[in-house]
Parts: sequence; C-alpha cells; structure tokens
Amino acid sequence: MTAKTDRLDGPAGDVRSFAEAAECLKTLAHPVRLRILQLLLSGRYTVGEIAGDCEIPDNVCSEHLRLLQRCGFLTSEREGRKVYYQVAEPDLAELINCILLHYE
Amino acid sequence: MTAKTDRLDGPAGDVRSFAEAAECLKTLAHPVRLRILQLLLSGRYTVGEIAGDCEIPDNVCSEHLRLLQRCGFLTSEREGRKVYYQVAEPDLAELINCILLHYE
DNA sequence: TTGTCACATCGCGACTTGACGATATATTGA
DNA sequence: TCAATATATCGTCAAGTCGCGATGTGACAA
Repeated sequence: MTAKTDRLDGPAGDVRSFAEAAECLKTLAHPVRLRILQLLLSGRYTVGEIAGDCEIPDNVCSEHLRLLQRCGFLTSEREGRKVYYQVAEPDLAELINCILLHYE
Repeated sequence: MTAKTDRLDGPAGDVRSFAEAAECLKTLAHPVRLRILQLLLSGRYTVGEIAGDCEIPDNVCSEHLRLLQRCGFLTSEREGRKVYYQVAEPDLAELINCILLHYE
C-alpha cells in the first residue's frame, strides 16, 4: 500500500495523530492516574489530598500529576505552600466517562 | 486487591474498574494498534493485509493482533491459510473515535 | 535564622514492553 | 510426499515504566 502520510481514511483523524494519541493514552493507562482524573473532574485538590485519596505517598502522587500535566490534562496553581491541581480540558470528562463506562 | 474496594464515588464506575480499564488502555496506547483498530472498524482483514497497511512485518502484526484479541477488542476466523480479524465489540467505534477526535 | 510543612526531583533496582530473527504450525497445491 | 504460503510463537535484548528512599526547593511561622 501507500505511505502513511497520504491516507486520510478514518472518520476520526489521520495517521499522524496516532502517535500523539498513543502517547496520551499511555499516560491514561494507569489505575491511579485514572482515579486522579476522576477525582479532579469533581473539583480542584492539593497534592496531599489526592495522595490521601489514592492511598499513595506524596512523591509518587506528584510524579503521576507531573505526567498528567505534561500531556495537557491538568494545570496547577500554587497557593502558599500548597499546589492545587485541576482539569485543564473540560472535554476530558467525556473521554474519561467514555472509557470507564465500558468497565464498570 | 487493596482497601480501595469500599469506595463507590465516581459517576462512571467504581474503583475496581480502574485496573481493568487501565489494562485495556495500555493495549490501546500504541500507534500501530490504534491504526489497526481504525482499519478494522471499516471491515475484516487478514494478518498480511493489516501488516501491509501498517508497514510492519507479519510476525509483529500478529503479536499486536494477539494483544488486541486478548483484551476482547477483536475476534479471528481462519479461512484456508488466511486468518481474518474483525472488531468484536461494536461499541469500540465510539471509544476509538472519542479518543482520536481529540488528536487530529 | 531556624524549623517545618508541602511539594518536586533524583537515582536506583525490579519489572515490563517492543521489535527482531529464527523457528514452528497449519493449509493448500504440485 | 514435498514445497510454498500464511500465520503464530519463541528467545533475546534494548528501552521504557514504576515505585521507593533520599534529597532538593519554596513558603510560612516562631
């Protein structure tokens, strides 16, 4: 067949998008990170609050948050000693629910 | 698993679902496998056809198909020497499009 | 300043993943 | 039976991921 770049045969984007989509899916593909996103879809929380909810150490939580932020899912704001994380894209709710609805 | 199992606090499934969802997302999180799924959403194809489309060796393709089948995304049927793969769950189209729409 | 809280980063080891070449299996035709 | 085709599996290894403890940084209060 032909080179990947001349094909635009899907209803949902061309082949160049697969690498980027896979990159973000790899970030989503972790039970703790899914839980973090679900929690943050209900409001903004500090690292400590999120770590407590997920029952993991703060530094591990901080690392997960960094990965999620790197993909553009989250933003953070420091307030005094605390750092609040929140969902960056409102569209994310749709995607997360779309995923979790299949595995309840 | 852990003590997490007593929480049922999300609108899209409880905590027990996260591990399973993450497992399947890990399988989705690969550019070639996303391409394979998009292709198979348009019909059924043999291993050789899929490998040609994705520009990968047959054995590598076969391995990707095995992983996708293991997650329940695909089924296969042998016809003579060839093995045809197809999408197992029609709902998958919704999920794949939901994902790719964000990265076009 | 000193200590403490809240968070981030680093380095390490255990583990998993992905691609490859080689080999194995299944089917068909000569 | 033998060879060819189509697919699957195996062993290996480089590369990546995960969680941990230790350390670093920034903010506030005594």
